Amino acid sequence: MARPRREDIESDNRREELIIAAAHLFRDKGYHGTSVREIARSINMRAGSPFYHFANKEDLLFACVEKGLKACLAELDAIDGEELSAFDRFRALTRTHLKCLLENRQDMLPLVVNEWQHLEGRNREEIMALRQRFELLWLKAFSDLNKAGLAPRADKLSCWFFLGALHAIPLWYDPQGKLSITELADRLVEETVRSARSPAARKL
Amino acid sequence: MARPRREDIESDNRREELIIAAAHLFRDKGYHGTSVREIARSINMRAGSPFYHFANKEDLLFACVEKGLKACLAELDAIDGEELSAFDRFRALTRTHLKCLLENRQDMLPLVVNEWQHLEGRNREEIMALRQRFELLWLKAFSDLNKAGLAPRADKLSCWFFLGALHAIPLWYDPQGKLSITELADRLVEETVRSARSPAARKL
DNA sequence: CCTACCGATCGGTAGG
DNA sequence: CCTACCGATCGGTAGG
Repeated sequence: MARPRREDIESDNRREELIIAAAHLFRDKGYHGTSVREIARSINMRAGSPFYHFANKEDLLFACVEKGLKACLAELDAIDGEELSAFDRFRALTRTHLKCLLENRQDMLPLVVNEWQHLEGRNREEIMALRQRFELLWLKAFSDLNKAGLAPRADKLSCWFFLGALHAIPLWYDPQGKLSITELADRLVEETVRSARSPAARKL
Repeated sequence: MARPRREDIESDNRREELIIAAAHLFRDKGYHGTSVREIARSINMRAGSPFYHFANKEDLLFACVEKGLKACLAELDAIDGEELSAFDRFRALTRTHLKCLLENRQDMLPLVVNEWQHLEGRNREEIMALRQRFELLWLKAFSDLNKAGLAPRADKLSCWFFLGALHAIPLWYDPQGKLSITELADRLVEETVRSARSPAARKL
């Protein structure tokens, strides 16, 4: 009796399909550049049907952004829980975060960088809270790096510069390029981590 | 006889006004999130009047992006022409680039980071060519830094990480904050420049 | 989830 | 540059 009927299951699938299709289009053409009909059509739905799953267009964007953020955050939190040196943790976090940004299945995370700004009210607040958790996690990683003598500073600015570089990668990344996602992540780590006692860090 | 009539001068002024108003709104709400009427209204114009100055909405975006790019590029080129050490040039370029991104009068440059993607055809090609000049200029600056022993590498990746960090600053910059634009630029320079012989650069 | 539909708004134009 | 307007498209709804 409490067992879900066939229709419910299918509805749930379509909901997920919608989120994935929407994320893809929002990413390519922006939130306002994508119509709900277009999203529907891309998965053979009729124009009005998405509103059976979401009260309005903004809620659909929210679902995309939230899904992307939570999926990535879960992976990062898992790494945070492992026993790792400051350097190894930093590298693992960077690799995973970049994988979330670039791997095809999840167009959701890149949306977080820009499109979340179109959210308002409660939707916006919830996403900002999730972003806050990201930032705290990364600030801690920088702080550990600093304590281990591998970063000259452990403040927000260092962290934001790093995240800026990381989040911009989807803008120029070429999947056909020579470097794998992991190698790319490692290059960014290499450019970020440095001895806190290096001449450049002391003097400049 | 060849002297411009009063109307022409006024038209030119309105055209500039339009670009500035459009850039401001495009920046806040995105290209597709801003209607032409909204831009017009913000400077007390009627709904159809912008189309006296621009053939269509996309051309207006193009004008914004082009103006922002060219203004910044002119300033950077001037610095490039000065006699400076690799480090001093790098710092001057960074300060100026960031000033173009953050100073109020010109909302145009931040558009270049994201909204230019909505351009098509010739408009798009022209902007891509200008962006190319930016990249070449910065690659050269990195190459000089490398030759001077102040950067472990001189490739595109280093340059793109740096530009990613730089272009993300408008997303979190607080004009009321403690750091001035110049101080912020100098912090980014400090994090980017390092001795090519530092332990971190050698080992990692 | 589809069919059929609505009011609002959009980019753009003609004519002055 | 304004007035007045157009066709197209949009987000969203009712009713099944």
